[in-house]
Amino acid sequence: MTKSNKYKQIFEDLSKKIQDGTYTANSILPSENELSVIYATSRETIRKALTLLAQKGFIQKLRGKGSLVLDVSRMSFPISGLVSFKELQTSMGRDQIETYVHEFGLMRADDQVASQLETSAKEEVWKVVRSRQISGERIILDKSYFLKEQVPFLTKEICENSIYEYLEGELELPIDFAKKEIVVEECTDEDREYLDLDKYDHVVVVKNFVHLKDATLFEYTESRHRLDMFRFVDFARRKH
Amino acid sequence: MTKSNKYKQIFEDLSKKIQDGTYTANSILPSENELSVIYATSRETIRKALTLLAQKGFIQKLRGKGSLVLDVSRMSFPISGLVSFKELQTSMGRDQIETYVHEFGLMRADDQVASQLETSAKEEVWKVVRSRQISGERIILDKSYFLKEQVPFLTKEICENSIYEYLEGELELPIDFAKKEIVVEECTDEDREYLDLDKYDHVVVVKNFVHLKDATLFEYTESRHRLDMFRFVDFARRKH
DNA sequence: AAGTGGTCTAGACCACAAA
DNA sequence: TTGTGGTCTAGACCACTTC
Repeated sequence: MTKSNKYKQIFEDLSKKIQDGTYTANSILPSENELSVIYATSRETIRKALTLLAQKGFIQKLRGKGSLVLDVSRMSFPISGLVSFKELQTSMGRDQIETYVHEFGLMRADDQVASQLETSAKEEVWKVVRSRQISGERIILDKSYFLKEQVPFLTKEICENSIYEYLEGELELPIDFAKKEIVVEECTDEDREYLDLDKYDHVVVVKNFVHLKDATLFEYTESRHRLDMFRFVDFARRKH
Repeated sequence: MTKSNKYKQIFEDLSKKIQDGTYTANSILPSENELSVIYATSRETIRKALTLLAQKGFIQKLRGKGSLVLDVSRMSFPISGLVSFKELQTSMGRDQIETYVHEFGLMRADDQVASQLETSAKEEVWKVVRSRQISGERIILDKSYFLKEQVPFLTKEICENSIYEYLEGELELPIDFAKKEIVVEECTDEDREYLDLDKYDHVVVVKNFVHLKDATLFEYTESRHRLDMFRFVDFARRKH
């Protein structure tokens, strides 16, 4: 259950205490030296935990002053990471959201899919097309492709729930990072069929290229959002 | 000129060597132990530089194997950072881009601007409205607000060039991080006046909340993009 | 078994902020 | 001057990959 890494445990503990109000917004955390006593560890290990907290937007480090607790309540959306649908679900409340699987099966990659997955055409891939209904309206269409080599087995039932829970939980796939591209495209017939688009004739397309720890690309997903329901939040550090 | 921090110097050096092909894509960097000899420093310092490289998307660390050099040529857009217009300019070639200043001056923040800047109404702010013309078409409208307290002096001429060059170069403002929100909104009359919108009746709005190192918010900028010309790329690490 | 990156330590010196 | 976070060191042990 608990993380094996000391600095991650400390990060988890501190982020919990920030979220439950033990450490309130705009207050200063105990100093690094104090924390290293509290957690009975070295200062560098504390610093690793604090660096994580800063990267996730929980604190802001101020040289000579301390670590300022930021206002996490302002940030309801995931912070600069994979926007897996599961996160969206938990932040909105599960009951209002429905997932429909429209297409599910194995196929050979055509040229277009192959180029997105940086693989050869004819490679076997799972294709999954799902729509997401929120508060009664179908507003997101997810088109996903997974390399069969990495995901040997998949069912429609899994796709109706959380694919990521399965990939990370059951398959224990070492998922590492994703490149995301956001563009706007004109609606396709498929969009019109599976989404409640009203008057809109464009969709916001979020393209996700998901890599494993060994840097191989194994998933390409296109999330097509109705314009008025799209929102993306990114909490970015300065370049350097 | 040169960065004072050893690990940043090493980062700069390695990223240069990756970009100029000294270390080619898909090859493995010298090991951490080798690098610590090459740069005559400790392994932890090398690791800091490598961590930076990984965060910026230059390499992928593989436990037990080494640091894999990624294909940087694929990423033309800024990586998960401030998309300052200057970066956009340099990546597209300066000549094709024109900036027009439509509004420039001091004002007292109204309630709307004040709430975005998390300050009180009546606070003095600079308001700058600029359009960006790329290859002959006006496609981005930037509405910026700067707190006068942080930016005491500003001219129209500065706004016609790079405000950030001025803020960081002349004023030496310690700019640290930005929260970004992306949404789609219906066009306003202002959009129609300053942009070549053709048939489009929506714009992609990128809201930038820019903070200083002491965590104070000092700028709010809304970049309003014509739908078809918008593109956002984010290279994100996994949550943990 | 040897080499790699990942974690952790105990100490040092520095730059910055506040009293 | 004191306390803070930022950098750096030299060494240790671990987990993983490769041979």
